[in-house]
Amino acid sequence: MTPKVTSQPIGLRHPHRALANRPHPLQGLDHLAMTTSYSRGQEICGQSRPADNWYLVVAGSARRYVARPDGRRQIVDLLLPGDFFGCTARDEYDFTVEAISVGTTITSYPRRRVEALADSDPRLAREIRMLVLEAMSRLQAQLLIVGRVTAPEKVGSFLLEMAGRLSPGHPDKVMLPVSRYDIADYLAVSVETVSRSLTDLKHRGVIAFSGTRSVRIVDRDALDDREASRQHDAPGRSNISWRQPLVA
Amino acid sequence: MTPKVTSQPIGLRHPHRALANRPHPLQGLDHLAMTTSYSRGQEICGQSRPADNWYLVVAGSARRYVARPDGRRQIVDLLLPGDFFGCTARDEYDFTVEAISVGTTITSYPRRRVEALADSDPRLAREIRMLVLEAMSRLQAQLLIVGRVTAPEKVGSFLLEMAGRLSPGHPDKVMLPVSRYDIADYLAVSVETVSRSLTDLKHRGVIAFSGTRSVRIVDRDALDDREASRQHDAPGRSNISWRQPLVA
DNA sequence: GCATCGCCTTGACGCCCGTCAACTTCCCGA
DNA sequence: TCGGGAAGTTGACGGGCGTCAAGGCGATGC
Repeated sequence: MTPKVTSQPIGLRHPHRALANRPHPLQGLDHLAMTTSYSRGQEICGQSRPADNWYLVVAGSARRYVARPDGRRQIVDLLLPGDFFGCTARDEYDFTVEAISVGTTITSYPRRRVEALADSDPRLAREIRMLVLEAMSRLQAQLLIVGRVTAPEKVGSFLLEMAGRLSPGHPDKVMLPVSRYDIADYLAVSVETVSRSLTDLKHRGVIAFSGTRSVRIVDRDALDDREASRQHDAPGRSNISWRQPLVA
Repeated sequence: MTPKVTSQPIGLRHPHRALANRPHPLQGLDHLAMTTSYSRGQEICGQSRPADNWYLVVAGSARRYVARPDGRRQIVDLLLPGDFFGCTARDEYDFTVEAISVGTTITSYPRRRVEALADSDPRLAREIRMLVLEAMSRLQAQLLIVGRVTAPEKVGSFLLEMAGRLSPGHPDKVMLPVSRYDIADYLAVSVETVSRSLTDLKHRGVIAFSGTRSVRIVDRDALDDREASRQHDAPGRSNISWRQPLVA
């Protein structure tokens, strides 16, 4: 029931890939917060459990997913330092969150007390709203990635997304925090397809590897928005112009 | 530039499929709000335009989508009465919203003034947060639908989603507010596949039609969470149990 | 050192779905 | 009433991806 976490007091030494230089969100809530370190694969909060806490990733990475009845899982968010999760309209979580990296560090905030505090502190309420909006922005970005046509396109835009989120300074070098399996469940494709797409992109000189998880983006334009697999034919049905009723 | 809208004062006669009996959100903001009626296909707010307003659907329906550079469009939200949209972390919309039905009625709220008001009214701030969380919940539901494996599964879970949102009272009768093309762009599949999936479900006795857009759900379980296409074999790789590192 | 167990890759095969095309139906206005 | 265009359906065909299978890496532990 209660997860065996290495609970530890507030003072946190960000081990690696921590919040870096950006300002720590929810700064004023340290007296309510509890920061915990999780081991690889450990559950942080679970589907259909009371949604009593909000969470903020401090270091490491985590996956938010829902388990389907057929045994599949769909990852609905990849959580990196600074990312907020656990805030839901319902009173039960409709997802599970697990740590990915070893030493993933996450701060939890008791929902009721933070909500009460937000009712008297508009600045806090606004900050929470911003954090939720960022989570929504991540979700929409993922939907746009999953909604792509071919698998190499999905993988390519996934790499761009990760590059933008992980290292905004050096946007052409990505150290993937997740396995191929996680990528597959994030993109809703099979592991083999992820692997094949990556080697395909490598052979075409679009990306380069130094180790299985260290990717360098060589040809950013080829990964960019239009097709990442076919040569420059196949215009794709422009079903948008004529579909517009062109209302007066 | 400025859309030719049939602007009209506050007093709104909800023509059809209006907010019905549930309490009108953002009740206290009527003095700031402006309610407008849009015609079919008319743009309500546009991608890369300043995000100066928040919106609430009063009646009718609308599609929120992003246009891809290759001409495709990905619908990222279907908006029904009571749904909130336009609230973003950025200062520009990263999507377009168009009315679908004729006489779609939408209330707009000036962002700056509502934000300022929320800074002095915690109840309003909480209500806005709830509306944003509901929008996020819709987005996650869509991601789970799009992330499904086969096309009939996508179409089936789409029907269930629409049934749940449109008529919570009579959950087996759906009057689809959108065209097949909209469904296709919502599910990220082709129109032909949507059509084929629907006739497939019809022939298998899972759904029944009375008109192209009026669907009756006959066998709810067949549409429900597990596979909606194959017979009851094909367990699907249960890649979740063994993938768990089973941490100590 | 060696065994073991995840993680990752590659190959073969079959089927689902995207594409192109043609046709029907429906709706709305002239 | 009729005409035209959008919406919807159906068929044929080919390619991409899921599935099954086998094998290679790399880390961790005895």
